[in-house]
Amino acid sequence: MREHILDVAEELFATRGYYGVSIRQITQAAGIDVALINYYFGKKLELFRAVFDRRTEILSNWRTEALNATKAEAGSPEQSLEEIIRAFLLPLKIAQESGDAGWHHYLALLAHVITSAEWNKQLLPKVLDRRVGEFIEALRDRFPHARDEDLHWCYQYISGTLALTLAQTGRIDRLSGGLCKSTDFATAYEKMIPFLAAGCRAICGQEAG
Amino acid sequence: MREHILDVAEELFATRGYYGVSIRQITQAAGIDVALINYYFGKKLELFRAVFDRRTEILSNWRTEALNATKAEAGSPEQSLEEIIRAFLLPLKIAQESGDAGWHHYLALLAHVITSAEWNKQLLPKVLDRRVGEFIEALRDRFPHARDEDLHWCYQYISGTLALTLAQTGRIDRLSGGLCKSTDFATAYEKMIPFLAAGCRAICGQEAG
DNA sequence: TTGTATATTCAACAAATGTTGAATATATTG
DNA sequence: CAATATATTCAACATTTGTTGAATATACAA
Repeated sequence: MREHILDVAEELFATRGYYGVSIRQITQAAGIDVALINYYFGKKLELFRAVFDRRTEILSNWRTEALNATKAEAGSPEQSLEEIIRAFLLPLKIAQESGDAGWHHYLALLAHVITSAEWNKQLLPKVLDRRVGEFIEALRDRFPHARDEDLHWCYQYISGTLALTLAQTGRIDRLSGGLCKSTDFATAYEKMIPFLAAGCRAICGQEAG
Repeated sequence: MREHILDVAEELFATRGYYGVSIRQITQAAGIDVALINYYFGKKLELFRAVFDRRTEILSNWRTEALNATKAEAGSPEQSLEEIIRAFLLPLKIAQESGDAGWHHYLALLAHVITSAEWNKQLLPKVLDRRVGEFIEALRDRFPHARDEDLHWCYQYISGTLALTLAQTGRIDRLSGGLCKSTDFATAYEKMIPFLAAGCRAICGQEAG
């Protein structure tokens, strides 16, 4: 039942945000009584956190594993810029390969959280922010002479590019006359890697051998 | 009075979204009676549209002007990729040079709209979507052999990068330990141009002479 | 001044909101 | 079976929500 509630709330929060969804809309969509939210999760805000936290920790761990895996395989700490970016864009791969609608909903919610000052501060520091350090360190290995400032701007640009894709707004469908699809994470992923890698190289100076 | 209400509503909507702000919060912050919203704008949704529309048309026109200006100056339809991107990133320049807090609030709201499936569909087609065609055509001039699909993905990546910066979430401040600032549009703008230009070149094939 | 259009206040409405305590049902364990 | 823990329902609460009609004030024109 807990999982069922989380699934339903996840989808609704993803499409309309925290304030745009009422407890009663959630319980109605889930086919349960209003009081059950309080029984399982307490306040509405705690439900929201539960929804967010459920997949955030999993995702964060997978990302770190993906980042470390390439180091191990190569037999040296060296890894290509593309591999580092690939690890960061892992959410796209997860959602695509799992075929789980829940992951798609969660990622749209994640996009909402990343682009909102309010939720950003409340939800990201706990888990996600801590892993960003690993990612930036990996970038640092690739660009030994880059300024810390530039690496962080790169991170923000990468994060923004990813976020808008995760949001699945349907805008690219409209603009391209159906040529591209918001839900086509596979294509978005493949094209994003060379795009972002080239961007990083353009502003981070000489790359390590 | 109309403008005063729009200013106050703009700031609140930008920070908490449409559903996160009540009519009474707006009127209280503006120091006016609740009924005045209805008197000047009608329903809450119409106020929201009014807030969004006020600067959207202005911004959209300026963008088109910026795009055309470089063509005229060069005396030929040719313009560099960087100039095209510069025109698209104009919002950053406007907010920075005007020093107007209102523009900053509006742009945060714009970021919210761009990354939300719901508001995206309701607010963007009317004005902003129509201008995107001009931008993509300009890209097409630069990359005559690129596939339409790739140009649209480029657009989405550029749009996402811009959107997260417009959102001014304060995350880069936190992650960089204060080294970078969300509100520093000037730096974000300067670094974004080479970053995005390199990204486009990486996936759009041979550039026009 | 009077008359009129515009602006603002006041009070209230029905509906929706988050939350909770008590009652009831179901499952689990002895 | 009985006893106990877990799960679910029911009904209600105090607030807050968007919206509106009527009353009042202010500005402006004749």
